[in-house]
Amino acid sequence: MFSAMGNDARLRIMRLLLTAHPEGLVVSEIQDELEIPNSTLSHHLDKLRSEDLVHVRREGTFLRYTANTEALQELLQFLYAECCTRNKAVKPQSIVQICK
Amino acid sequence: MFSAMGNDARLRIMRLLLTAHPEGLVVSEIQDELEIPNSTLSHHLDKLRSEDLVHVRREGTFLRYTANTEALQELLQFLYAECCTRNKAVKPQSIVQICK
DNA sequence: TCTGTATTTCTAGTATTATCGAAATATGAA
DNA sequence: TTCATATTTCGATAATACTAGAAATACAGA
Repeated sequence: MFSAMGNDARLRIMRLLLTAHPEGLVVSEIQDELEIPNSTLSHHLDKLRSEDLVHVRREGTFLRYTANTEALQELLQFLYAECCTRNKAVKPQSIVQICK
Repeated sequence: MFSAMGNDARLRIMRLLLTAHPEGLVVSEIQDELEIPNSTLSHHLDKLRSEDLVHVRREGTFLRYTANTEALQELLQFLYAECCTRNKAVKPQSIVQICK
C-alpha cells in the first residue's frame, strides 16, 4: 500500500477520492480534474484497485471509484502501531489532537 | 516518503530502527539482523536518508542510524488529516483507541 | 605507517514501473 | 443495428529502481 501511495499521480487520485467521499467519482471526472491521459489513469486505477485501496462499481457506461476507507484505516493503524504503540517513538497526542 | 516506505527491505529497516529507538543501530547490526548485502543495504539507507526518514551520525568507524520520528509523525499526521480530519472518511476512534 | 574492520562507491545486469497513443471493448440510446 | 461515449487493453518505449560483487575509502589501534 505504501508503494501504491508512493506515486504522485496515485496519491493525487486517492486525495481526490477522499475529498469526494463517500460518493466517489467516475473515471472521466478524475481525468478532468487531474488531467492524466486515459490509458495512464486506467493503469493507476488498476494498481490502486489491486492493492485494495479503492472500490469500483459500474454505473451504466461509467465506472465509479471510491476510496476504500477500511484499507486506509488499516494503513493508519499499522503506522500508528509502529510509531506510537509498539515502539513509542511518536507521542500519540501529536496525532490525536489534530482530530479534536 | 510513502515511496521510500513502499519497498520491503526499507520497511523492514524502518521497523527495526523503531524497535531499537531511540538508540538506533549501526550498519553492521542492521546487516546482521536483516541479512542484506552491504552495498544493497547502503543504497537503501541512502534512500531513507535522502527522504529524511532516518538520521545518521558517525561513531568512530561505525555509522549509527536512527529513525527520524519527526518525519514519521509528519507522515502520520498527513494520513490522519487526509482520512479523518479533512475528509472524515475514517473514524478517529478506530485509530485512537489503539493507543490507549 | 601498517593492518583490520566498517562502510560506501563503482559498475553493471536485471527487473519493475511509468507513460501514452492507438485500437479494442462495453454500454446505452436512437 | 448503428452511433456516441466511457473505459480498458495493447504495444512499445523510456525511466527508475533493485540487487550485489568488487574496489575504494574512512577510521582506529598497534
